[in-house]
Parts: sequence; structure tokens; C-alpha cells
Amino acid sequence: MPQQNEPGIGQDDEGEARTGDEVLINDAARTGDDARTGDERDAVDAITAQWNRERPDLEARPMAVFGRIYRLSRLMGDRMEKEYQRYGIGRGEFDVLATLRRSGEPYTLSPRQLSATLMLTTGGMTGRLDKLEKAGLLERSPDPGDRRGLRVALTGRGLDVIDRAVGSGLALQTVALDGLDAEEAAQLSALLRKLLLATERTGASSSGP
Amino acid sequence: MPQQNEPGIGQDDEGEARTGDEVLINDAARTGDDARTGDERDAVDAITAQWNRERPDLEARPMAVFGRIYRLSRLMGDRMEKEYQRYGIGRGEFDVLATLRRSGEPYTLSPRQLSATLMLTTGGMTGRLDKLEKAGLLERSPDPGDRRGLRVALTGRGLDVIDRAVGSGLALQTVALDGLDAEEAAQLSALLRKLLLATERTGASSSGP
DNA sequence: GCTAAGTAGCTTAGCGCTAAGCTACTGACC
DNA sequence: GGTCAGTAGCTTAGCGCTAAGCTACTTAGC
Repeated sequence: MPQQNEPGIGQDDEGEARTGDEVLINDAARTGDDARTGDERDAVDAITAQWNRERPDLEARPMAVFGRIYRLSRLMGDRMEKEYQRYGIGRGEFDVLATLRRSGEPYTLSPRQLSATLMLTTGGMTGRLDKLEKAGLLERSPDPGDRRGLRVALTGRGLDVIDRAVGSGLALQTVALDGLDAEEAAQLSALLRKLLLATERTGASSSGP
Repeated sequence: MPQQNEPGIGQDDEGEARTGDEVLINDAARTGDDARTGDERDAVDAITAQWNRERPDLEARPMAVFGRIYRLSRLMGDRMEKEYQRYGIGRGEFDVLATLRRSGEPYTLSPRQLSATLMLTTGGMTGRLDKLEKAGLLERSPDPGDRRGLRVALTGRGLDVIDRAVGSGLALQTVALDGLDAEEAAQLSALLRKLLLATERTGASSSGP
């Protein structure tokens, strides 16, 4: 279905590959820093337990945080991709339509604004616009003020599709988040915001050319 | 550099596309549920503010959680990809080596175990193994017990590369997570575990032909 | 005015993935 | 012991992306 690839911690699923892991794995739930709110172990606990056994010199706690972030991103991403297919669009196309929709009337932006917002190269943008235009969900017209540029606008059908799609995508997220109570969800949102800001900051002072 | 695509909330960066958004955006920090720990707004706050203006009928809070998860995943993923390139491998190859490494001595698994663990099709796995074998980081040998199967083992160079790469990848994560104090990090880890388990659970009772 | 640098959008080559189909082999059933 | 569904790994076609290069146009400097 989708097409991904990803970093950090591997994916795990069924049985771990070797014999006698379970003991060590149960150790690790106690070793970890976060044996508090949750009483159930997840796949990431198993992975950090393996790392603790093989490389006890490493402090593996950050891996647990980013490993879960990665897995949640991929899990929900795949799930939403499948949902959007009911409207005949993929995740990439959804993002284009959603950006136009939330920009407000007259639901018009330039390809340049879209590719910058979606962190996409112009080549990738051209492809998405081609597909959406062929599907009749948006229209390209010349920018009257700049003959190099275009303006991309949602059609009536495009507006209809995105308004329904965004609702059912949000529903999926809402169901998943129902596993947390209101206070936990608010706490999680705030902690993620803080981590996001901190992560963006540390990246700025990084490598080179 | 990398090659991605993603769901849900779009990416934002510089200026929002329309005039007079700033007012509404500042509203939204108060409107949100999570104006508590963090005192600074992030890009996701701006996006949910736009949605609140355009579609006040939608409860956009879950979008803030999963939007941040998506952005963090992509941000750190890209950053780690760049780091791994210093060792001559990409994220996909890293994951293969890391899975072998943390399985413990003799650092040997079958392609089937690897592709299941990494949630990859066999075709994708073949490609990764080809590249790693050509680079001399692993070896394929026939499985003595099953003539259909192979066994994939880390070479000495492969063990060396992954042991250094995993350290510097972890260092990047550690730096990013330093934006949170120890208690916040533990809380975040626990909440993410709970959300991951809940999300996996809701997916099970979903669609399907 | 003219030129040079910058910008908008499109095109092409290459990459890594999925999905689907292939051969080779295994193991359970009669 | 012959059959036949199941499994392992590889191959191919197709997709969406990036990176790099293109033309057309705009804007700043002289």
C-alpha cells in the first residue's frame, strides 16, 4: 500500500529472533524510566531490552521516545492513507488539498507556496498537481500579476472531497487518541510541542555544506 | 536528500499564505487544550488555528498530537539519515544492521526474519541485502537446515560500522531530548507507550476485504 | 534601455519501495 | 512414495519522490 522507509529503531512484530529473550525483556520494563502510567509493555520495550543486553554502555532511553514516535507516525500514516483511498486520493494529494482548504477562500495558492509549505521539491509538486488536476479536484490558471507563475485553486469537487476526507481522517485520529483521557492527551500534546521546538532548535546548530 | 511523503497535517514553514492570520493564530494558543507546560507556539498551533477558523465544526485537537508526531518523526528521520551517510549507509540499511546487531551473537538471522521485523516486502529486503553484501557489511550463506533459506550474518566490518553508527544516531536523539528534563522525558515516554498500544488496538477492529 | 541575477514551473534520470509473479524447496496427507 | 498447499528468496513493473537541469519571465543595478 504505502511506500515508506524509516529511521532509528527497527520495527518489531511477532517473536523475537532468538531463544530466551523473554526474561531479559521483562527485566527491562523495570529498568526503564517510564514504568509508571502504563502497565503494559510494547514492542519498543522489547527492542530497548535487547540493546541494553548487547550494549549496556549505551543509554537507550531516548531511543524509546523516538522509536515510539516513529512507529506511531508510520502506523497512523498507513491507516490514514487507506482511508483517503476511499476518496480516490493518496496522502500526498490529501496534503495539497488540505493546505488549499485551510488557507480559506478563495482556496487559491501558487505551486511555489504549496511546495514550500509541504517541504516538497518543485518536481514532486508538479506531479501531485498533474494528478489532482486530471481528477478535476483543482485547476491551474495563469497568475495575472506574474507571467512566470500559476495559481492553483480548489474546484467545487475538490472542496467537497477534502471537506469529507479531512473529517474521516480526523475521526481515525480521534478514535486512537481515545485510549488516553483528556488530561493525558493535553499533557502529551504539550510535551510533544516542547520536544518539537527543542528538536528544531538543536538541528539548527548542526553540520555543514 | 531522503525521500518521503506523509499524512495528516501538512508541513508549514515560513509565512502563512494569507493576510491577517497572525491574530487568529494567537487566539489559538489560548483556544488549544495544551497551553500549559509550553509557553511557545509551534507550527502545528498555526495549522490547527487555520482549521478552527475554516471548520469550527471539527474538533481539531487530535490533529495537534498526531501532527507533532509526524513532524518529529520526519525531522529526526532526516537528521539521522544524514548522520548515517557518514558511515556509507542509509536509514534502511542501518535498520538491517541494527536488527542483526541487537539479536546478539552470532549476529545471524534469515532474510525472512528481517523482512518481517522491519515490515518490509521480500523484494525490498533483497535490495537492501544486495547493497549491504556488496559493501562487505554482511554475508549471505545457505541455511544448512533448509535448502530454501538463507542466513544473513554481520561481517566484522558490519559489526564495527553498526556499533559506531548506533552510537552517533543515539547521540542525536539524546541532544534533542535534552530539551526536556528527566521527569518530562519519562512522562512523555510513558504517554507515547500508552498511545501506541491504544492505536494498535483500534486498528485491529478496522476495515478490510 | 540593457544586462545580470534571481525566481517560477516543468522535465528527466535515478532511487527505494510495493505488489505481483516466478522457481525451488519443504512437509503433511493420503 | 506421490501429491499439493505452503514457504523462502528473487525478479519485474510501476509509483512517488529527489536532484539537477531546462526555459520563460521578473527585478535590480548601471
